[in-house]
Amino acid sequence: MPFQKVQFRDKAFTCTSEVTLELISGKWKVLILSYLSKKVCRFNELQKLMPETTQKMLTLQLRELEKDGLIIRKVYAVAPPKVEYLLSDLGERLVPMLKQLCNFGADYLDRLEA
Amino acid sequence: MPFQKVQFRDKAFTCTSEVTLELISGKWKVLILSYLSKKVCRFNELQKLMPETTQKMLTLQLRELEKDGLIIRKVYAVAPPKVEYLLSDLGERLVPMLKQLCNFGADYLDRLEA
DNA sequence: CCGGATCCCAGACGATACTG
DNA sequence: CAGTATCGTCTGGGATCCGG
Repeated sequence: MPFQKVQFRDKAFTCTSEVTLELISGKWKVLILSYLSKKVCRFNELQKLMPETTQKMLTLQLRELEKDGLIIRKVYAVAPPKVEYLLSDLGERLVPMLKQLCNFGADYLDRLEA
Repeated sequence: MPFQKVQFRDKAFTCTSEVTLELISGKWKVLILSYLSKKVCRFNELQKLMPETTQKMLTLQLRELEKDGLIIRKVYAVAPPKVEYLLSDLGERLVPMLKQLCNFGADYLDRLEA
């Protein structure tokens, strides 16, 4: 753990791990990334997978993930509109971490029973 | 990625990875955990390591980490007061993840230059 | 089908002062 | 030394309506 001072989005961070958290913290981001790690999805597919989201929030989170280069937004010039979302190379690279987050969480909850 | 519906702190989560994020998201938590992964620390040591923190915030984050069972607060009955903080077994188990978060962040920032 | 624009609130976070 | 207590701010996220 290098504790390397860095600037990102005009904020100062003390460790690069904080940058990663900055990228994936957002109400629906891990879920979006997890679903996209399984398959390419259209907007309304994601909506069905995450019924708790509002359109606005889903859009917002997708835009941020896109801006950060973690996902790709593919627009087809057809009517009715068709938009697909998929992981970028960078996005793919954090899939192992998502799994670890998942495993730890499951493990943690198990221990709470005991 | 199981997408396993769980309850935690009276909130509903769709995947256990969200629980892990819930545990470590907080302005100073990853830093605290990272520092404690290197050595046991006293309160004012942590304060010196993280000069940006206020006492209130540091206390708050430490209390939450303790309540969640990730760190241990060891109070010595002496004057002046002496309190030590260290990782619990559960806390130790997320150290590998902290490193991954760190590595990804560093990697990510590198790519931004290119 | 996909998303933008507005309004609003709780809760996270901060500043400052005080204490056993 | 290691905290409380109090108050103030700010922003992430929700609700709702509008538009191409």
